[in-house]
Amino acid sequence: MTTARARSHYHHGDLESALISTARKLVRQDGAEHLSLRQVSQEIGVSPSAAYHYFPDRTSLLSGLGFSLFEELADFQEKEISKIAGNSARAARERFRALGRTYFHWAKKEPHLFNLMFGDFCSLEKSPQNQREENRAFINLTKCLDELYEFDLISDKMRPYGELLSWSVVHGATSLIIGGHLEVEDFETTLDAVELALGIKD
Amino acid sequence: MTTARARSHYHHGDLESALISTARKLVRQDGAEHLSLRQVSQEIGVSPSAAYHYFPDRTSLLSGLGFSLFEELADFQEKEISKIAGNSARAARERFRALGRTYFHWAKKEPHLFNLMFGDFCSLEKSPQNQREENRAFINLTKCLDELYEFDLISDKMRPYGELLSWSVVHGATSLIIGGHLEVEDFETTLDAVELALGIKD
DNA sequence: CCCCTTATCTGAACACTGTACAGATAATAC
DNA sequence: GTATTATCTGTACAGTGTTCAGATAAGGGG
Repeated sequence: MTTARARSHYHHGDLESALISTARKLVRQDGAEHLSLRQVSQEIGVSPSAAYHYFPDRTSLLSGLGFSLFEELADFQEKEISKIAGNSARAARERFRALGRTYFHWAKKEPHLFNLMFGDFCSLEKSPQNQREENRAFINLTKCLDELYEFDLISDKMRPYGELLSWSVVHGATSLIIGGHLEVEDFETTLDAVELALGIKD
Repeated sequence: MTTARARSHYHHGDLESALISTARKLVRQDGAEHLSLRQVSQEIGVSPSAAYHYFPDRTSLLSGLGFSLFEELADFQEKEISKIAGNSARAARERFRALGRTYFHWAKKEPHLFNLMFGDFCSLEKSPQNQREENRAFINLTKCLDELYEFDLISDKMRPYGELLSWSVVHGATSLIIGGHLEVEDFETTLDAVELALGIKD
């Protein structure tokens, strides 16, 4: 147990991560646009201006949250994929599908957080940090696709388009469904479409 | 010429559409999250509370703008597609590509407006009106795909996935590129990927 | 022509927001 | 134990969404 709670209000102990985690909680509930710095501060029990020691403005806090959400998504994906063991073609296909499935499930479970990541609130600061973390989700995709290549499961003509196509369709379908612009009875249909599109052989 | 300008400030003449069009202008510049009702009112030269006769709150104004933007996009697409004449398989393919291309170009030109349409600011009120207009863009896609079916350009196994796949990948790639999460040297690559994915024969 | 109804807009008000800044407080280093 | 430094408070300001009582103008009926 940390000593943060025992201390007085001065020197909270870990205010920066407290700001991000309560921001996460509030955005999760009400969406990024309704996040109020003052509400975050109040919830933590700290003055409204305390946050400005860690984030220059509201947008920066949202960016910081966005960054940590990319981490969270990547962790979630890796955890799910690691459940599928084996070095077979079948296992490789399952991991590939699981990658898309987790992407969708995460977004479905946390639509407001998903929207923060890909809306333009957090101003998408192209900090090298943020780039790297986003890439962790992207690298997961690349690794899954490489497995499929090794087992020769993808048709030759689709090879140059593997990453572009699979990421675009999974992200596109996800955000359209989340946003209510597209209805699909089951996301597995979308995953079927991706496999067929890539010419994955049964 | 309308008499609106000649009149005094009272009874503006067409305040509702003035609100939407200046909202469009401001969102285009600064993004939906930074839209201020007071700024809109001030720009028109009307009191801050005047807007509340036409929209119950800020969100509703954004929704109204969002609705008109779906109209705008559909108009733009139809205008571009109608430039491609002919009843050949080649023309059908060109129209299909043009549909995706215009989607991307419009979004690239107006990223903030695009983000308003598919972010969750405008609360996506599922009014029948909004549904219908969104469908106009969707119906354009359906019509283009039907043409491809008629010319037997799409492989049989991909037929059930035509709409899902083409809309998802075009929308997904567009929003990822606009958001800076994906880099593609030329959007034609994405259109190539869609054609290959659907098994369109040369 | 005037009056009266009705739609439309104003003005002031309230609670809330992000942000700046001078100063108070506590931890830390010497 | 004193000085330094990081951290947080308090106050203040301008701007926001929203409400509501009332002013203003337009249009219809006598």
